[in-house]
Amino acid sequence: MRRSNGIREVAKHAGVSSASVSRALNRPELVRPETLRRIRDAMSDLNFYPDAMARAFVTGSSKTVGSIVPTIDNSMFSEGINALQDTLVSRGYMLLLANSGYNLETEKEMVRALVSRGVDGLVLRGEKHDREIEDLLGKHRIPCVTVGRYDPAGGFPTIGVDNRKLGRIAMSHLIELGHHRIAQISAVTDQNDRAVDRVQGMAEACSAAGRSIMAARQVDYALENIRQTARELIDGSDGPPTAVCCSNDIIAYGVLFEAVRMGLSVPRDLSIIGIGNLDLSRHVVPGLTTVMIPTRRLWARAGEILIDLLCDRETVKHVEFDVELVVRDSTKSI
Amino acid sequence: MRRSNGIREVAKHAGVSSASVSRALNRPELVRPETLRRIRDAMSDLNFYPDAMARAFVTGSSKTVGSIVPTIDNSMFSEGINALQDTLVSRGYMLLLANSGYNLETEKEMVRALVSRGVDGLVLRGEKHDREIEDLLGKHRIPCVTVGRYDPAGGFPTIGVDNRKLGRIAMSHLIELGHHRIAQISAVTDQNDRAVDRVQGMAEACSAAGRSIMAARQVDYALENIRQTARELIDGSDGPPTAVCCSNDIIAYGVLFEAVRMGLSVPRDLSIIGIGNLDLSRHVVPGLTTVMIPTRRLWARAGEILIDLLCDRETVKHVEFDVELVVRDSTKSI
DNA sequence: GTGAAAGCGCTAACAA
DNA sequence: TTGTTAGCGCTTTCAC
Repeated sequence: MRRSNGIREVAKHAGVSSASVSRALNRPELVRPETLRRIRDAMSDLNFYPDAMARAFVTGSSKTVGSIVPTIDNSMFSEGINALQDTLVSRGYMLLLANSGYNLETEKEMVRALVSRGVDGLVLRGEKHDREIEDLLGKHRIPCVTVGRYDPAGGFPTIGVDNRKLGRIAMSHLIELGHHRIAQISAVTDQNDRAVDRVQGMAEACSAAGRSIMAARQVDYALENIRQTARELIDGSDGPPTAVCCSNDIIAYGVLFEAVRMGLSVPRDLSIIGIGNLDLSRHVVPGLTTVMIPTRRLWARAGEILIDLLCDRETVKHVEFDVELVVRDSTKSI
Repeated sequence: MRRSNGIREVAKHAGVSSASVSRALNRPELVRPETLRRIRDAMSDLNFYPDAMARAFVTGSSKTVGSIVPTIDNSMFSEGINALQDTLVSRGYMLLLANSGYNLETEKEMVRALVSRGVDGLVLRGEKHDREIEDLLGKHRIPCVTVGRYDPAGGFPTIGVDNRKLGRIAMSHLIELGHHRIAQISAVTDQNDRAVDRVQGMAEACSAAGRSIMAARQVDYALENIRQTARELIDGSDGPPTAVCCSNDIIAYGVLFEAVRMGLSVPRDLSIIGIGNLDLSRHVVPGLTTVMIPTRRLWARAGEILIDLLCDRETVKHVEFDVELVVRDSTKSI
């Protein structure tokens, strides 16, 4: 299991000390060219590869960053993870990924697992986190940034957007279009502060306009359940809504698909708005009206900030990104 | 940077030797219950977590598995990665993820990066790989399994499906439905042996029926490009096809969206079949006819086999999973 | 069942 | 510029 040729064998073979071999590996400029050559020859003679684990052990750095998302199997997260990944790799880091399954307890366990794998830093969704996480990370001096929710009062750096604003924009759009029968479908707000904020923003828009929501529901991210919820809403005893305000694009897809299956025409019979502007949103038919979140930029920036932190570089603490209404064909005036 | 509370502090605090603490950690059954309790108390008193890097260093195992996919930002891969992730975590392993960006050279670099991170094993897509990869993994004694393509002659264990069969089934369905004007859109076959196999399967089905394909195109996974290709095909000077056979579901979505946008009715004017049966396929309207690949089971099994290998357990070398036509509403007889 | 002690392969002072 | 040396935190014989 263990490697046969260590730094000492190379040293002996090259007639130098192990320290010189180590230097040849890490700071070759400190070694006389002639010596360096001899060492390198010895290395290839002996087919030597430095043991990364010993290295990580002694330097205390694994050049690895951990991240935890509810699930990777969802464009809402995979777009961001992908961007984070690219940023990290371009800086010589790698991504150790974990799923929380929307569960704070699991998230905590995953943080432990990640920390115990020796990650140098962590990127978390900007949701509520278990208190213990802060302690653990503090104790291990592991920098952490959170993404998705801008919060100047956050303990960790937050790279995100104003989720209340997101909700307000979406709901206001529907109101301005003249809708009175507006239903709302949100992600489960239980352990998700972003969903809470969005719902709150939607409520603000309503009360500012003196309106009220016709019906409000919460769903998880399974299209199956989203569709069923949409069906119940449309078939409801109070009659169907003329518009539905969804707290994210995935939910909007579900509503869209179900509405069309039920024979409704979107946007003629039903207007639908999402939040997020996932890649798919401009391709589905009709194109989904939504509020754009620059997900990829968010995560890429989060990666950069984390690496700044890891290198003890000066960096910003909180970053807010702009969001923006994207009107397509799934909404129309009443 | 370095942890404050080590195994020695715990030992002192519990009034035992560090060896006992180590045993309490690794083989608690060898420690007297009373002693064990004292040690565990000491651990939580001192808020002790074993340093995984030291552990990995001394045991030679990082309890980490690496995987490389073209991009995570695509349901075709994220479904599998997610399943792999779950399997790994349930066995005490974690996933170190990398993207190849559809590039064999990058893949090789990522393998290096992963190996140098000390991964215990690797899961690769069953595509062509650089020869050097085998050497590198062999040298470091790092087990590797490939997923997606069943190939009893493969050097590494292969966990996958018969991609030719997939192509045959898809094309045959269209032929049996009576279509003569069939277009084909495939993923770029350049560095993708599965796409090659599927295209070949489609060709086999055609020649077996004495038919020929009306037009064949290749596209990457960007919906933008897929839609453009679909548009060209439909607007082509030879007149539109009555059916299009897509080498994966993502491509089928693109064709579906574009066809509907162009005012065609699916399946009345155009039949569309995909391959893969992604989650979304049963939700889009109309529901997508496709050939089911048990992606999650594939990747989960790959994870299990890899772990068997890591534990020096007996295990199978190659596993073929069944595939199956799933008829929904995007295809009809001419 | 428990403790003492010897490393694992490498890095990083410090000395020369 | 190069060598000597002392660990990093843990696991693991081997005695007791």
